[in-house]
Amino acid sequence: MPDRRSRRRQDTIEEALHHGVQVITEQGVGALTISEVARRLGMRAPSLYKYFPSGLHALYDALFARGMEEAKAATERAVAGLAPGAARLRAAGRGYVRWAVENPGLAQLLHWRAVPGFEPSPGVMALSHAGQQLLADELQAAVDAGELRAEANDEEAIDTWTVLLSGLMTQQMANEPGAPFDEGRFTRLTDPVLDLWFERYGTH
Amino acid sequence: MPDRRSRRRQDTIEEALHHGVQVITEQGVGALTISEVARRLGMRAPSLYKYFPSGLHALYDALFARGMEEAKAATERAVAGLAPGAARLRAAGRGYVRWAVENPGLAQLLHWRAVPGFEPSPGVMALSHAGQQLLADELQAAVDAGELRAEANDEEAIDTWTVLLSGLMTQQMANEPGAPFDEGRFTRLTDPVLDLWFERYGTH
DNA sequence: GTCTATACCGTGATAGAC
DNA sequence: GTCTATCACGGTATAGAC
Repeated sequence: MPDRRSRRRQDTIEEALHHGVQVITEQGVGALTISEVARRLGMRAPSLYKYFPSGLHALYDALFARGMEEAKAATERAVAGLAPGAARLRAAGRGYVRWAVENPGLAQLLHWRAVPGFEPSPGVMALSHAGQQLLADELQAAVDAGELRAEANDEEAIDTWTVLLSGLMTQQMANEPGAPFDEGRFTRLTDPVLDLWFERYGTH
Repeated sequence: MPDRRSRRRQDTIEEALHHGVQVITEQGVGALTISEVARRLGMRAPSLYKYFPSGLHALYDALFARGMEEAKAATERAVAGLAPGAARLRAAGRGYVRWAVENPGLAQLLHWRAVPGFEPSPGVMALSHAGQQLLADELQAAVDAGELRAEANDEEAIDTWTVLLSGLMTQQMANEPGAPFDEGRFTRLTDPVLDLWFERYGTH
């Protein structure tokens, strides 16, 4: 199946996504256009329609999927080697927020609804649900390890966790874009903010 | 000064802002155009340049200012009659988040950096700082009333407060837009989330 | 203050030659 | 698979008549 032709094709798609990420990172998620990506690819706009037949929305959709993959990979790197438990969960939260501020374009696409007509396709939404399941699994593992109270895997606890991460990312990206994670006025608060959650849901 | 001519002029500006709010509420903050506002005003686009000479950016700027005024007014209504203290602060937080999800267009403009080229003018930023000072005053008053610990007026406490509000608004607007404050999956968590803050910074 | 007219640019998207 | 050509449409913004 992956003969020479389809490999080249995948490479082109890959490169298009790379340039797409560049554009939204530099200019914000609302600044993406087919033309600009084609320009950076050294192509004419119509040619890109061979790779993204439904145009701009397909490009956004692919970037959304790419964003989730990258966020997941970054989070996994951040927790590598840690045993299930509170410390691992904390590392996951830190890693996720760090990834977001270092990839603001993709993070905006994932966490803000900032592109007027766009919403992710069902297939991509399924990926998103899988990501949420991953968080639920981490929480359950920490509960099983005796480091979190049983309620930590309730919907309210999970949603609260996402509210904290979302607030950290959003405030940093909106008010002090470009600041490194360790120096950002808001991202510096990641640990104390997560402490608020652990004080409620951790076992002490 | 406010002769007949300038009053009519103010009315037109007022109406333009009204339609601008409508547009971003309906279609998101990225969907605002001079043409659309002119259309709704029953005007041609060029005419609007008499009121917003620098075009779209001036319109965004005016909407930003309007958003801050409305948010401030809504918050003040929410705390009317309450004495300085923790209860008043909580009501302010609730009122602010409620206003945001009921006015998502303006809230996006204020709290996300979702419009590619735009940033608020210095004059409007001054308004923003005034709003932050208001929060600091509330916190200090609650400290003086003996209901918050002294650290509650530190930068870290203030920033943490804004992180919580931002997370609540953002998660609700991005994941469940249109849901009423009292029913939203995330806005329902406003009280328990603010509890996290009061558990750290309140006196018990 | 509003209009028409215009210049200019950009976009998304499709058809069809090569 | 890429291109040129083209369509249709939208936008911002300015000049100048009324």
